[in-house]
Amino acid sequence: MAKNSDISASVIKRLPRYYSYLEDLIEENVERISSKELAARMKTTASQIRQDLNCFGGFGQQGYGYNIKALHNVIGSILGVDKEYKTIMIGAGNLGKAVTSQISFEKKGCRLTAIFDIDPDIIGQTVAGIKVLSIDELEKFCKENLPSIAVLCLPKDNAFSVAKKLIDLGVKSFWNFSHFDLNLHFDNIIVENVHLGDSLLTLTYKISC
Amino acid sequence: MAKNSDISASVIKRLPRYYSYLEDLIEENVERISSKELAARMKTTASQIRQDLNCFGGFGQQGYGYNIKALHNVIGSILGVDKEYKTIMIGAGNLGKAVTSQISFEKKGCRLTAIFDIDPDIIGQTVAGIKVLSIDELEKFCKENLPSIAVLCLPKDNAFSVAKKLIDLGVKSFWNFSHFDLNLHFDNIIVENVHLGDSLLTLTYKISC
DNA sequence: GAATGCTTGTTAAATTCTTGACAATCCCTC
DNA sequence: GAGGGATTGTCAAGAATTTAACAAGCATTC
Repeated sequence: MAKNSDISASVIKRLPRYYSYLEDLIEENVERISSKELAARMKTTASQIRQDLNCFGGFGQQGYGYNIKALHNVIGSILGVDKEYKTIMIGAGNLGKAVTSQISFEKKGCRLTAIFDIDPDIIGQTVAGIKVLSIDELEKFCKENLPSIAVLCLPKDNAFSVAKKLIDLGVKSFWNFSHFDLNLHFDNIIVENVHLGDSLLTLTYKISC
Repeated sequence: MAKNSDISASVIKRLPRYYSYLEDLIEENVERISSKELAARMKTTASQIRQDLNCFGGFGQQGYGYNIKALHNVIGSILGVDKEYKTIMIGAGNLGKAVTSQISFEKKGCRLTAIFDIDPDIIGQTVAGIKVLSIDELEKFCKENLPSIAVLCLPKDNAFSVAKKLIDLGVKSFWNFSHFDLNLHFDNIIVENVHLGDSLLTLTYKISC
């Protein structure tokens, strides 16, 4: 069993997939599954599943397979779903609203505590039960609440100044939907970028093959 | 120079990134760039960039580097942005609206020609200049217009029946935002899945390292 | 227009990732 | 409770990917 920091990026990338498939199986009231069956579902190989899971310890049993609920819990805990990272969202336009409604932050170890926008028409609206605040209140809020994750759903042009302010206020982790390259401008932050457009280009590429 | 089908998935995954960075450089009115400089921007290695680009042919010049506009065009063309795939969207809720407003389909070789929803409150709304149609009109529309790409922004529970209908009507490519696993149920289709939740879990994992 | 310096395309080495194989071990049936 | 069948954890081989190195060639300067 390796230290977390030794786990390769390829494995990490797959963990959320395992987690999701296991969730489906729980919903279907399946109790156990073998690496072979899971591999068939996920269109991967049994070998890879066993290898991946073994990075974190032996969760299976010979002749039986894996207990789905237990495995789901373990992977969840590796991914940090049992944490409660204070999370704020910047931008409550179409994208911000979609992310807020689509993603269950709670189930992923995040607690969405505030949403900010710059548009007077949007400020004051209620999104997922949270009243959208003016971006002017960002500094005060951060000083009082010390959020750890910021979700950036704002246009590229505003991203730099907002990100700089957030970093100065101590925010270290960003879920970045904006087209702004945080890593290029800031160091010592943790960023997960979402490039929706890339995914569509990958599709059009595949079509042309 | 290899045949397209010989290009590895790792390279393909990076092409849209190159494309996007080159777009930024064009906006900055930069004319040329070396693999070394581009690598610094993208936080990768010059070697990898040269290796990747060389899969498709020698676009650079020794002692000079790469002409940004020319390279941008070539990669765009590899990715298929000069095509005009007829595209329809299923689901015009928050997510559908966000995708529609966020993504420039035109710039990515896709022409969004219709949007469908099941909700009477949403049907008739205008989204990105397109009037949302009832899902009941889907069959008629497809028979008349033969779309090639369907963007699925609908809940998991409705996804199977809609996807089945679309496949029967000849749609072969899917940009799937739903939590439904198309590959598990259908063969001979091209699917690009978007798992937003995975990305957040990756972030929480990174934080805990 | 020759010399210098830079940067590519390409090859080879190194590393990482995936797959296959099998002994060890556990479940389950009879 | 013993035997048969199944499935894991793990190791090693095989692929694939990434990195490093360098000759070839072009741009730029003097």
